[in-house]
Amino acid sequence: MALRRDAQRNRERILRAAHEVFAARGFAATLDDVAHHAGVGIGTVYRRFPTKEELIEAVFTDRLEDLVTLAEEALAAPSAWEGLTGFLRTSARWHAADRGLRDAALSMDEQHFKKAGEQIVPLLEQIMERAHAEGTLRADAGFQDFPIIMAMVTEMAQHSEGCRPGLYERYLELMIDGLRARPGNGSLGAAPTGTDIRAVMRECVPPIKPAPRS
Amino acid sequence: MALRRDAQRNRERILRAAHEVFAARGFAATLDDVAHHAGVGIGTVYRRFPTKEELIEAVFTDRLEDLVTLAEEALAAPSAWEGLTGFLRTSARWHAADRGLRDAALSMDEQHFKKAGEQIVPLLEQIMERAHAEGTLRADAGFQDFPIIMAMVTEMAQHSEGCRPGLYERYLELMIDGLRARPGNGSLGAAPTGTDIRAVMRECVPPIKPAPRS
DNA sequence: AAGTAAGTGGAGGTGATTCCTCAACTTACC
DNA sequence: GGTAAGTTGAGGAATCACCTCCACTTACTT
Repeated sequence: MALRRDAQRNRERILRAAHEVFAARGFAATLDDVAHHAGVGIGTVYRRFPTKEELIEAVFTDRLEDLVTLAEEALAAPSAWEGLTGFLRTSARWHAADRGLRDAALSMDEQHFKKAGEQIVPLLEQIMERAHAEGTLRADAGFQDFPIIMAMVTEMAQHSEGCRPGLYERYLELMIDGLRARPGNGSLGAAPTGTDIRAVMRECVPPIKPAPRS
Repeated sequence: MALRRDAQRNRERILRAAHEVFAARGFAATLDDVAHHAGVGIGTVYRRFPTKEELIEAVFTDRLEDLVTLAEEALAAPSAWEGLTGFLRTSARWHAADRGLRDAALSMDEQHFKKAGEQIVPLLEQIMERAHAEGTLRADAGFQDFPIIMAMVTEMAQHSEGCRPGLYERYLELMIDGLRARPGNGSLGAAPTGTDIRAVMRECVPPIKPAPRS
């Protein structure tokens, strides 16, 4: 049965508030926060979204789609290098402005969000492959490095946006210059595996449920 | 008056245990942890070190001296570039192996540890200046970038040492290649100021006292 | 206009986690 | 053997997050 009109309106309020609160504090934000921000009772939030996961999923599924679209556009850029770096710059900007989106993007291997994850991985592979073929990307960088670089840059962004917005861009540019194919580069050694990446990503996002055993 | 022999022995046990526990969990470790690890009662720890700060200071002051020595050696390296990158690599290795040392190093502007901070800043300036003069370090990188790079790399190290030890080195090498002076580098824009750095560093370390107001 | 199912609010239960104290007990040393 | 120094760990106090429950309010139906 359809929701009553007031319930529908509250649902939308909650989603909007959740977006703002998660943008500011990431997955670490509490549902109490969301409720107050939305101007509704805590119970109302729990009635509509029985678990934090469900709320997060409702808020960020669409935003992850945007990331997928961004990756598709990167693949269509005039040059592979432009596509690659443009994707890095734009997604870093998005993640810096929305901590919840960052946490969601780093959780793409998790149950929720798995769909977006499966869409974006092949795109990243292609973006990297294209840049390798073009000869602009150093040969020993792989698409596995993508999420790690993003995690590092956006983690710094979280720590610095409050006191010096945009600072993270400086370090992204540094890493981008490090990614250029060039004689005289050092050697990066063995690339991490998919399993490594998944484990590291999980470490980089605050647990949604109360912290596990120590 | 001197400590009784058993008290002296316990004090040493506590320091040793604190080192291990802080190495594993950083400043976020609890004094209860330290006590259990040392095999003494919690009260004993508090009798000897009335606050967490005092214990941290007792454990890490010497280790920070080691960092200062490392910087001095870097300045004496055959080439400026070797000195600079060697310092980055070695200190990153130390920080990856000892999370408490990392937290201490990133707190060098704080009350405790201020002494080491005042010693190391001019050394870092000289290391960078020497590499600029040598022409191997890109002109738009400054010594202010030092702590940020270290914070980024060692934060990744904290997240990855558990599942893939040494992974952080890959990204340090990437940043080092990004630091090389080269035609075709992008532009980094304005360097952060000392005030910026201090604010960001504070954000990167878990608060020693219970978290402040929200 | 009245009935009723749907929706609401938020105090408070539950369970973690941390910091730190204190009073009864033990030990080193003279 | 006396006593000051040292030890212990249960537990007080504070904080924090998740989530439940039920007395109350509201939208919609007839």
